Amino acid sequence: MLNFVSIKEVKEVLGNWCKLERQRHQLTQGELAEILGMSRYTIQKFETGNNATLDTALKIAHHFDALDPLYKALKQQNEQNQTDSLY
Amino acid sequence: MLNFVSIKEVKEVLGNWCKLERQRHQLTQGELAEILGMSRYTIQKFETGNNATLDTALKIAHHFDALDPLYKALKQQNEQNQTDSLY
DNA sequence: TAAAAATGTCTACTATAATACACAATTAAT
DNA sequence: ATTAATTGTGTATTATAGTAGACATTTTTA
Repeated sequence: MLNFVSIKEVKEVLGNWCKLERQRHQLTQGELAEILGMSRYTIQKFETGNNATLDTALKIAHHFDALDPLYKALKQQNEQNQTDSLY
Repeated sequence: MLNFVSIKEVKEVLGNWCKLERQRHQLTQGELAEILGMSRYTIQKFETGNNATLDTALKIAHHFDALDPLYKALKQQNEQNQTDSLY
């Protein structure tokens, strides 16, 4: 348990990431919400670091092409853990 | 939008990751739940790929020391996006 | 500077994640 | 084989994320 960063900070940086990606793609909160089939309020809350569901976070990540890297990192971790347990 | 992996698959691999880390740490679902101050059912659902809240996912990640890497990756992404927007 | 657009915030409502409890089904230990 | 421990699953309830709509505030654009 050697985390120096808090859960709150991670949610904040996640929200910031969404905002920056959205701006980079020249989308308004309303446009992104529409594309992802969710309400603008949900995007708004997410961007300001509020709690959300995994589905919301992953839908956003999916749209900004961050799903594959996450998946691969986790998969690799898992394979690592699988073989580790044999020793 | 070049993701080949689905949101469902990411939730599944996330659940698997939790299960493997938990086993590596020799914890039962009940023990992990107790430590994180949540119900065993929440852990159970998470490990089987159900939808959850960010708080749940991040509490688990925090306990297994995966918060710092995530934070750093996002922070770096954000700084990248910040400077990109200047050109 | 005025108008338009985008964002922040509120309320009431709906959908669903989280809890607590119990019990069945699996898996591990004796 | 039996017992014990762990996991899977169900139900009812509570907590909270998500939605829709409106309006105020801030930021952009003309």
